Amino acid sequence: MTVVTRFAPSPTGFLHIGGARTALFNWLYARHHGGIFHLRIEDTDRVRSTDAAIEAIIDGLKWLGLDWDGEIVYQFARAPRHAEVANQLLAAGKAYHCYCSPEELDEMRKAAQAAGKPMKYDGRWRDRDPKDAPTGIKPVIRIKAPLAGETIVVDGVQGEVRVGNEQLDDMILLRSDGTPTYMLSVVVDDHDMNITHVIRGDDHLTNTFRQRMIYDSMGWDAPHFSHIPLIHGPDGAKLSKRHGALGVEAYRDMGYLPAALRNYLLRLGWGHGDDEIISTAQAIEWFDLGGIGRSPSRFDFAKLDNLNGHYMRQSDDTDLAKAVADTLGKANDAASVALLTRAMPGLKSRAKNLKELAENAGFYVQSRPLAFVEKAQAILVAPETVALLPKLIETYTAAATWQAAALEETARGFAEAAGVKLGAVAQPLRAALTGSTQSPPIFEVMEILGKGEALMRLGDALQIKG
RNA sequence: GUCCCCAUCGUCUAGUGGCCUAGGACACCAGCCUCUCACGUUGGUAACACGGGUUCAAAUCCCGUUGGGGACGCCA
Repeated sequence: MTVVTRFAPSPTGFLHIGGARTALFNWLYARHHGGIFHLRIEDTDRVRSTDAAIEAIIDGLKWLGLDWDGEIVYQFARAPRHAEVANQLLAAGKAYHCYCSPEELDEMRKAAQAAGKPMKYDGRWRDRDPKDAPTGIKPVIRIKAPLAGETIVVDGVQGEVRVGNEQLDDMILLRSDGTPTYMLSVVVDDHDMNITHVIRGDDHLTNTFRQRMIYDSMGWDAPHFSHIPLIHGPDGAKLSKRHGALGVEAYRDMGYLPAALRNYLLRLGWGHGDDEIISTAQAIEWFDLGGIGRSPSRFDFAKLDNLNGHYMRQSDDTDLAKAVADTLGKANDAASVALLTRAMPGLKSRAKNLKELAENAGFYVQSRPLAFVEKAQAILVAPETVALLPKLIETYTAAATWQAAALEETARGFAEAAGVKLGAVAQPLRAALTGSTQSPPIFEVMEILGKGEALMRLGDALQIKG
């Protein structure tokens, strides 16, 4: 049997981090089994669904590297098929017309609330003669829920979950305007698309019982369900915008790498022994339902940052340089890209995301004169520096070779002759050449900048006034 | 409120009755490396929610309590 999974978001907002993880798990499970992964847009809510959201979801999945098989299924387009199933159930006597008004339902809800019970439709139209139907009122179609016994769902994550059937009510399948409800649409689509494994958020666990009623009434086999616990914010409360319920594009803009986010999301709620750094190929090989944890997990930016730093260090220098050049507005400047590529080994271990990387790399391609941070400025106007810098420039102007090791040797000799520590020479150089007090190793910086540029920057530093 | 789910270091987790004086990772603290900052490296602090059982033996099984989460729509 071929494994078929799906990711079925409703396009009412961006692809948030929880959805991204659900998509990842479904994708991984399908790829692991050499199966099929479908994307289905659940756009039956015509008011809240937007094209922009559909766009955001598609872009987000592409950015994350989660490719789906076949055409995207748009649920709304299948509404006639959903209605057909509802009518089939009606004809088979497994569903019925209900003429309850919204007001009646409201009363029922209030009464239930007052009695401390969950809202449950009382089935008042379940067994009434169709001849009693009032005229001028469009009915909904409700399913006949089982009255006794219990429904058991064997969940891939939660195990055996059971609920008494008296908890279930005759839910609506088809609205009075003839459109299908979510419960109906999902079941019909999952069946028609031959979905074998449904992996979705925990919030759907109780829905599963209701969906089972439809499968049973139609005589269809239900897919295998796995409900993964939700992601919470750092404070344990529901994930809010403030702590990470952002669209994946927000993570992209913050400078996170798709590979890092994939690894992070994988480990959030799934484990494979002590393994932490897991490549996507490895994840496909290892992913299983049994590794999914049962308790909700909290989103932790610190760990994401750490992972992102790791993947940055692993990344190709040219790729990184291109990305940095792009954010620095130098994408079409081949010389800058080349220079940044050479500088990347020293740069990439010092940033935890692409944004920081670009900020730290800026000095390399900035045009003179540089802007100085306060501390760098202070170093350059200090008497010691003022006394030392001209002679240092002289020494370097006379340098025969311009390689980091040689430049460092020169500085060491210079420091020794002046009776100061190497740092007393290196920090002024750093301030003058990078405009900052922190940078990659300064002699490496000098080499990459080149003799001409380096000496001009040093000359600029001479002009600085306190 | 009713129903359902969950519960190991601050966080993500390993653990499926003896290998547990509970392992790893992030974060944190200290040392090393060192021209700065990182990276790297060495070490450290830190957890089985609580109470009852079952068993020769329980983080692991059962019951209860507490705490968290989810679902209770002609939304998805």
